[in-house]
Amino acid sequence: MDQKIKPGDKECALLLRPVKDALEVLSGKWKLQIIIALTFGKKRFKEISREIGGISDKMLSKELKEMERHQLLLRTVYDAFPPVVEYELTAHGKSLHKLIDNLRDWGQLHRKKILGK
Amino acid sequence: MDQKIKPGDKECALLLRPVKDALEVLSGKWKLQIIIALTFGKKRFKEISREIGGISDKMLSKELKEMERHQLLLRTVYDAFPPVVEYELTAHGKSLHKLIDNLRDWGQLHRKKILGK
DNA sequence: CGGTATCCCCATTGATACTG
DNA sequence: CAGTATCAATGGGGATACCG
Repeated sequence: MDQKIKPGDKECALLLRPVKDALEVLSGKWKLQIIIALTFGKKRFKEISREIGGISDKMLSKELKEMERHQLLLRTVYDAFPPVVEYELTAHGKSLHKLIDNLRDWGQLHRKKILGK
Repeated sequence: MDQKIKPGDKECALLLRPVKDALEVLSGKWKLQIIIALTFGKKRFKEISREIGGISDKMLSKELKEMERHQLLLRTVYDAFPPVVEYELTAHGKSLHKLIDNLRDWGQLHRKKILGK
């Protein structure tokens, strides 16, 4: 009944667990883009929406809530009419910058190597 | 008609494009996990499936095809019965290792800081 | 402005069975 | 073993309308 264990399987499992943790929080089309939109400072709902492009209000709202739960960003409501709400990265959210830089680098590499000149 | 442009918007757009490129190839629940499964050497279809856990044959098959198209991995069929097929990373696939290391680091950080002790 | 509510479609994914 | 075929479910995500 025991599976054949190959060399490397243990390292692989060890690598897999934290990556799964990270993916659970970050995966999907929008979350990293939202982080990027907030990289250079606070932004309001519509500003984030415009910056990213192609995201619906519903999705943006849902993603922002989820990311707030995960303590990646902070939501501040100002008492005004019409309402003003600002989003900004927490320290934990900012800790994703290295990852995003890597993703950008790889994206550039990929475009050069595969997507063609 | 012109939108208000904030400082940082241009940098943001510049960062966004290559990240979108990267996400187009990598996003989703499975692709990075597949890369990881192949990090320590060639593996067969069922081995990848077992390593990752929770992925259906259909999904794995679909993802592998797509990743082959994107030149992230190489598929080799051996003439045998029952069939033997091996998958391995290309150089381009291996170039994702830094990114994955970062993701692992961040996943560990996230578990410590947010998911609790 | 910053959302929520509702309706609805269709792509993604899973489960199961089957084949070379 | 390495998938494919088929069916079914789920939910991602758009469109529109509406509210505080």
